[in-house]
Amino acid sequence: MLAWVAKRMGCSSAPHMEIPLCPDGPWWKGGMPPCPPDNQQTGWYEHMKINIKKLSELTGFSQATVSNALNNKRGVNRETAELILKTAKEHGYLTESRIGRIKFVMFSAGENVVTDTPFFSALMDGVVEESRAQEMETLIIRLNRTDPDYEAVRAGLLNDPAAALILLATEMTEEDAAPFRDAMSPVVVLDSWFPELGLNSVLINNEDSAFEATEHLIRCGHREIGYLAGGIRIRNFQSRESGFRKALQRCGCPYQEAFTFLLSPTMDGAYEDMKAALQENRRLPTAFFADNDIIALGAMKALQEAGHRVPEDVSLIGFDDMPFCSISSPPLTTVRVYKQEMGRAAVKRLVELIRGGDTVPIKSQICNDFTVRGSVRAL
Amino acid sequence: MLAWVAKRMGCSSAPHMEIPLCPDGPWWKGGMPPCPPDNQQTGWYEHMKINIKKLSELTGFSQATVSNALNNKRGVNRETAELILKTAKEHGYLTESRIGRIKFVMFSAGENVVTDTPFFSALMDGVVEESRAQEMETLIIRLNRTDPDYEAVRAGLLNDPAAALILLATEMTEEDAAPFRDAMSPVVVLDSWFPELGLNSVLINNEDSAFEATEHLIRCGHREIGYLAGGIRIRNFQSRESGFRKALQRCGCPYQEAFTFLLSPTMDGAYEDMKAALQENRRLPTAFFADNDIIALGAMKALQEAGHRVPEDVSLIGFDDMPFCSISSPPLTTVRVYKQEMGRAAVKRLVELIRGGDTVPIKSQICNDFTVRGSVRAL
DNA sequence: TTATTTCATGTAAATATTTAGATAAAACTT
DNA sequence: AAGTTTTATCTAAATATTTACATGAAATAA
Repeated sequence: MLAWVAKRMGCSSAPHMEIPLCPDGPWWKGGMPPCPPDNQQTGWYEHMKINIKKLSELTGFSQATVSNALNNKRGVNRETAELILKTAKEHGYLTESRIGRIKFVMFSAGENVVTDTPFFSALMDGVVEESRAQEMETLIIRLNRTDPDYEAVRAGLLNDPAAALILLATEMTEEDAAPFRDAMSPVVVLDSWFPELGLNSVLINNEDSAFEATEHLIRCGHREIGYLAGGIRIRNFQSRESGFRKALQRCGCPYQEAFTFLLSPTMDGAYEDMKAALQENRRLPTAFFADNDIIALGAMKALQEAGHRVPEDVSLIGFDDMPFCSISSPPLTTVRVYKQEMGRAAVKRLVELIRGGDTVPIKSQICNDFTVRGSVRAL
Repeated sequence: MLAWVAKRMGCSSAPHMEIPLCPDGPWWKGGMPPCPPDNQQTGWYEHMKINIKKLSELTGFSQATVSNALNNKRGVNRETAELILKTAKEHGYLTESRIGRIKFVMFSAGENVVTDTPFFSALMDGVVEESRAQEMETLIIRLNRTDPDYEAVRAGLLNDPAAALILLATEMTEEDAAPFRDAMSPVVVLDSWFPELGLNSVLINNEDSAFEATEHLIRCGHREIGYLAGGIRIRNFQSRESGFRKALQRCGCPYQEAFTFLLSPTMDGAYEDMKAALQENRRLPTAFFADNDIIALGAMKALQEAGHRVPEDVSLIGFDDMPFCSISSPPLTTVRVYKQEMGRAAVKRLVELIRGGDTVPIKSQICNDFTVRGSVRAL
């Protein structure tokens, strides 16, 4: 009781304290209830109290079944589980303060083309570091669209009220992400943004950085600028394209389809595709902006083999600043992305959602550093 | 009761069954106890039953404190916790079948020099995939030797009886690993082997692969073979050195200190170090074996800039088959490592330990593929 | 068919964890 | 020094989870 009063008053519960008993005085602050709750242990009034026992009474199933349903264990009929979850939600059982763990969901759309890069480890590191700081556990979940049990795994994520979700959405489409609007726990989308969905997201400031990179080429005197496009049009690439086009537009350079090369987003793939493209003997621009470093380096090799010197004949800019950019010949001018920071930001946002309750969705874009190396020549 | 009997007999507990009551007949198999246990629910005899309540009686602390100690929550005095854990162990409370989760421990010794590579994501992927197949959760824990709370985090890992451990030990020394012998739950060491410790390990077959790679150089006619050594002598590098030396020895080529270059294990670092070394104008061997691809590629660039053609003047072999090996100029001949498979193997071993009880430690070495590309010339 | 086993779904009771608060000692404030 | 707050440690009671088993229906074997 003493502690209860002290908590309401925002002060200590030291044993010396003498508090007038309810309801004899103005010892409480603001709109606090005027007397202690029925149940002094929980601080709840009887009619507010909701727990497994009450849910069991409400739904007519045993406490064991209710518990199993809420923790989506097996052995509970789908319909039963849905009823229990619905009832639990309606009665405010699933308060977010119960969440103590983060599930880091590695989404992949098939053959891990994009996820399997050094990008990932840095991201993960940021997530794990920050979640430890926030005293939460980090679980890793693979979610592969081509798995036979894809939907089951996803349902498990959506229905788990005890874990907040970070979706590594690099390879996600809007359709893939849409079901997560109905997740029982807070969700943060990492490395992608879906305008229609209104999910909290943390991602790279792709557009502005691509704009800046392209402007750099323009300031260096380039007017014919090509685009090395990733053959799988993930969100990041689309945003980069948009920034690229805007920069061209602003300086009055036309976007030329003939200077756009669609390349597979792997080193080998980009190399092969570029090699094939160069055999057609198309006219080349004086500079290229590439969707990422991998594509840029694959293309660089093909260009060099075909006798085009970099940067003397063709300039190149990449994106991501992967570790091997600094030792290519020439070293690649690129955009440095703060991957660890992204991971950390995602966890921070998630914790806000958990602790602070519902708020307006936020799209946080981590800004990047333009990194000048040796693959761009001033005309 | 019926189910209990059925289980002992290894058959169904269908309702039709009529079992003579204990102890009136030979209805049990082998050395089974001749009558049902005192407690039909648990299948235990009273004197065998051990649970939190009994531990509470034994230690004199409340059930809450016992529970907290066993799950190493805070709020329990160190000595109290130790007493409780000791008592629990003595009374066989901590059976391994209680383990349902895997903690993947990312150890790093300072500045993440070695851990922060594409290696990591593939490894992780294997671990997560296999643990899902085994119906276990995967948690990620960072363990950094330079953290102020390093020891506390480690103690948390050691004292958690409910999670099996995979130690990503790339950067670990024997000293770092030693405390894990006393972990309360099974441990598998990944990517390193400590002969003194007798811990179950899953790692690369470094020595044989390095031997094979060096032999390839020898078969190509090289007799003066140098060694590009990683400046941080992690276990993997030591084993590779050993294989390298053995191959030299077998063909009668001497190991020459003058042909050994100690290079930082980052791309930039290896490049800079090699560049500096080449300025001394030492005589060079006709081929190099490098501790890994990163070092090989850094050195390759320095060699090329100093006017040495690869492979015409100097041949190079790397290790790991990182994604960028195939697009360097020339593409790097290297050893392909099955990283995913390593992760999977570690989980499988862990599950054996959990389910199968204690056995003799096993050192499993995943064998590699030698991958010929363009950086070696036949003399 | 008929007998038997397996499976899906449920529960009571046993067991474990968590919450809210008690207590004394340590650490501040004034 | 005296008053006050914070911290570390513990517990009773409340709450949640797990175990061992029950039951009928579906699958399988005889």
